[in-house]
Amino acid sequence: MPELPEVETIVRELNESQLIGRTIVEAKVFWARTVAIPKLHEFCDRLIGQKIKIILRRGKYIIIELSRDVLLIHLRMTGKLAISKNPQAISSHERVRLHLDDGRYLHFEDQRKFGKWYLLSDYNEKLDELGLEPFSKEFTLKALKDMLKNSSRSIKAFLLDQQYIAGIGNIYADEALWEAKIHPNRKADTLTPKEIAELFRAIPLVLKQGVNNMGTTLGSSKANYYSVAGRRGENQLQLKVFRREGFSCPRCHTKIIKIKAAQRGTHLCPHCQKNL
DNA sequence: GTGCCTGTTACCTC
DNA sequence: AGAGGTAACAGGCA
Repeated sequence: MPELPEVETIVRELNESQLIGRTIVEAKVFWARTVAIPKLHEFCDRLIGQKIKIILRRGKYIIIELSRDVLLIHLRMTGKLAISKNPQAISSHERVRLHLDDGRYLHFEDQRKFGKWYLLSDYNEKLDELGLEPFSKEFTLKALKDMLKNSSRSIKAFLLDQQYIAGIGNIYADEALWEAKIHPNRKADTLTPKEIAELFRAIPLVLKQGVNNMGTTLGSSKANYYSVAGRRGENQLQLKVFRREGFSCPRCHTKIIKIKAAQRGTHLCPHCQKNL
């Protein structure tokens, strides 16, 4: 569920919540398998007494730098963070709760239990596996070109692979491919220079729009994306193809279709995005 | 009730 | 190498 724009929105809200400088006084885990690394008792013990230094994002990971360790949080499908002064469960799906020295609590709720927390002493243990940040200066046309020419996979699978470009998920992959007028099943190494240039433009464009709109919240169930403050995103109003099968393409008015590509529900305009 | 769908990722086999 | 299947899970929906 949360992709780069949603995670970015969460990280910004965490930073606005004056968590920096707070010390963790207790950690409670209600679903053991949320903690991926290290073992549960060590996770709880090691967190106690550590001060929150910096909060940032890399790919779809939330990074919380502590006095001695680094805490990584991956929300996967339904993970959410919330801050409260309430020591009781904020939902029946609460999986982890950090108690802070100012009386507040950082709650992690996760309906589907796919979310993962990692407490690491080495900063790069997990993050080294990630590809380029789409908003970094390393993400250049040449870099994209070089990555594409070495991949014979479909472009959709390429975009979803976090080892090339970090932070793109199913929503923004479909949106970027529509923007660049590329069929999701095209092989990465067969894109023309013009298509690569369009894709290079489209990726930061759709992600930036997502960030500006504070993320995408589809539907109304609570399984969808909500920010730390419990706010819905606005980007669903700007989506061109994602979950819009049967509606008209905003560019050419052909009906948008849904197919299966790279094992995922995939939305496209059959007129704008031809698989030649 | 049944069966299929879902925004992520890891792991397996072919 | 990469595609496809499955799994981890819970719930929405037709």
